[in-house]
Amino acid sequence: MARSSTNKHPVGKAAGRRRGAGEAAAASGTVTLGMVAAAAGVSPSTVSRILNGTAVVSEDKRTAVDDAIARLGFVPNPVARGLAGGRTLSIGVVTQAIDSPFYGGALRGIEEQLGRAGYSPLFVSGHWNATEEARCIDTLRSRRVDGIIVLTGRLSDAALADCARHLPVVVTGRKLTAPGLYALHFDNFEGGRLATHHLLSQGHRQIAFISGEPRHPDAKERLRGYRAALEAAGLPFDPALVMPGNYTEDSGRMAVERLLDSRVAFTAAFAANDQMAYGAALALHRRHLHVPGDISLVGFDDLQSSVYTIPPLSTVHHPVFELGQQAAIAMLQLLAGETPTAQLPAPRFIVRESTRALS
Amino acid sequence: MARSSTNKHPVGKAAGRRRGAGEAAAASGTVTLGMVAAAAGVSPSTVSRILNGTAVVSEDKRTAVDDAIARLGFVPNPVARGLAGGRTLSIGVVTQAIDSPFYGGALRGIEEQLGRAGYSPLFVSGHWNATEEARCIDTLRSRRVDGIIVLTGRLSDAALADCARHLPVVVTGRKLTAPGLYALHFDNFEGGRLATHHLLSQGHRQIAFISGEPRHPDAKERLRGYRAALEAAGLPFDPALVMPGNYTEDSGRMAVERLLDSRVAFTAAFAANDQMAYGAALALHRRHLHVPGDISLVGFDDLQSSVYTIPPLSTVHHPVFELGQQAAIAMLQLLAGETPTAQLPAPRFIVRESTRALS
DNA sequence: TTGTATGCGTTATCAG
DNA sequence: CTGATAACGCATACAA
Repeated sequence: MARSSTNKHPVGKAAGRRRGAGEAAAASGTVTLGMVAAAAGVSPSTVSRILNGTAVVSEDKRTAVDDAIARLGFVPNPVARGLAGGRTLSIGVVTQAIDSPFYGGALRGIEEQLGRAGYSPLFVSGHWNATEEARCIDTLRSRRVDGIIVLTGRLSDAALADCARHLPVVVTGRKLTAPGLYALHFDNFEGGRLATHHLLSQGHRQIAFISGEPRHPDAKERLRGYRAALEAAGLPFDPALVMPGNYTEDSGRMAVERLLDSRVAFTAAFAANDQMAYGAALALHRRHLHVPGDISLVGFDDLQSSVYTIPPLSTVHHPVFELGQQAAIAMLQLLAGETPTAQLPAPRFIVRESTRALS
Repeated sequence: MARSSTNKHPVGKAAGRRRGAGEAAAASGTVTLGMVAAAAGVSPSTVSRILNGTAVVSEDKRTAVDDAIARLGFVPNPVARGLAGGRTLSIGVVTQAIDSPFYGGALRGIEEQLGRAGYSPLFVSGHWNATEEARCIDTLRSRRVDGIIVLTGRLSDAALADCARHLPVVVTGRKLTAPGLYALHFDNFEGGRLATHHLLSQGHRQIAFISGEPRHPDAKERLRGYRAALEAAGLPFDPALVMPGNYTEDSGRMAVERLLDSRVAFTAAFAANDQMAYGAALALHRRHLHVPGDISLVGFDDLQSSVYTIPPLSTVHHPVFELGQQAAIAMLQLLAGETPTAQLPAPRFIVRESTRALS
């Protein structure tokens, strides 16, 4: 506890500044490309070329350099690289909340794929706010990222397309075509249809729907899927069965309470995401309604924790990890001047224990 | 879908390179400090000084510069700053999994605090593997972060202390003193004691404990708290009641199954983290044991989702968000040459609905 | 208080 | 195939 103010790390450059270029800096631990060049008896340009594969170099020089690199433990400085070459080997990722249980998997997928290509992700959070997202993008651009991946968000398509005029952009959660931009889209309509269809196939006819915010494109699509399934089964759409939510647990809880209070009859409920399903389950529990005994419940997204809810939640699997991976791959392709072709797997409905056939 | 291969963003520097220093680059959108200086009729150093508050500048020049900055929309280039000044205004954060439901809150706290100081976090994942963590730190150092925050992890104290000789380091989850390093520690012992004490106060005498991995310092502490509470109540410690887990839901599930199979009697269970408690609850559910009717259950950490489990989980609140905030604040203080004093709030037990007095 | 000169570590241009 | 040389955009030591 009683540490004195050592002041070990003064802000700013450590001692040893202003030293000649060739001078050894063993003490400071910083091995530069120039030092490698000197040690290998070649010019800095040659070392740089070997590092980047920019041009063909004779075998002997190459081994000499490789040798020197290993001996000195040289590590290229991405900062200098960024300044001189214009690329930082880092990709900006605009997520909505760094601790989102939903996007978490996507971040992992991105991290994994970028990592194996030598790129680092730079995560920033937009908090579902177009203004903040725009600020995030400014930050990322000022940090000279080589490209930007945007996970859904509220930015306008136009803003995104504009951004793509400067930098490669990959965006998820929308359908959009623009130069320098690739959109990765999950079939939320089909997912909504699948979930509803499952309930229908179990004999349910009065299916409540807890929707996400209408501003969300995927929320609208999921609702559309619900309606399509109903229609296909020859059932009328009853607005009284639809309760608005906002993708949070609490909104799911409240939706069920309002549903119950409204006395509309239903034997099953479809929450437009798992988090709302959790809240819905709790509300039912509080009213002594048993899932699936009294009410069947399905969610959407298949969060990691949905395997461990009580009862385990039947839901539409959303391949977020793959989403992240594909987004990263698409970005890498954009960077390489290729045209991405990445595609997401089709939605699958996962049957667990929260639904039961109506007897 | 049918986008042609536009090749809009060739890897490497865009056109416009190698232009004279003073030359306007309006087209490319890059406004440099030098251009601001020219526009304001002062030298670059003056602009730099104003930007960094490095020295006192006359009022008229200052306004002229501020004006030019606003007019040209100048944004300093952190990359160049990093190269020239040796500081990148970015802080490396070694977490274990970018999608961890536990550390997520901490990342948010870090992001928030660093952001308001103009710093950006650079998140990397160590995956509970000392080797990977070491590699993470290498990556961060090569990217010239100004400091490193390590969230627990498996790195040795010595490795951390060594790292702190080059860079300021803040580490959570351990007690450790070293120059240039600040350790932020949560009282896991007290937390374990509190949880057990709650169960005891409800009349439970046979309390099973599902432990975390013994390699984890906090897992050991939580177990120690359990034992201390037992002892304080004059109860013997029964090893048969302790089941090893590894902090995952599934290990919690399996622990309960083994407990039940072993036929050891218990009326309550304390899982060393919420995730294991979720798994434990599911195992009990499968065996038709009701929580809290048949078995009382408590967790540790108070994850966001523990409010919405069925039943809502009684647990020890772990202030992860504050942990992240304090870690960031401590880092900022270290950077300023101050001695951090940040401290974490004491553990609190949150009573929800998963425990019941033994009748 | 302000300007000048220089260098941070790398890549890119251009001449050999 | 290789090596000078000049940027990249900024911060700092030093001079004025």
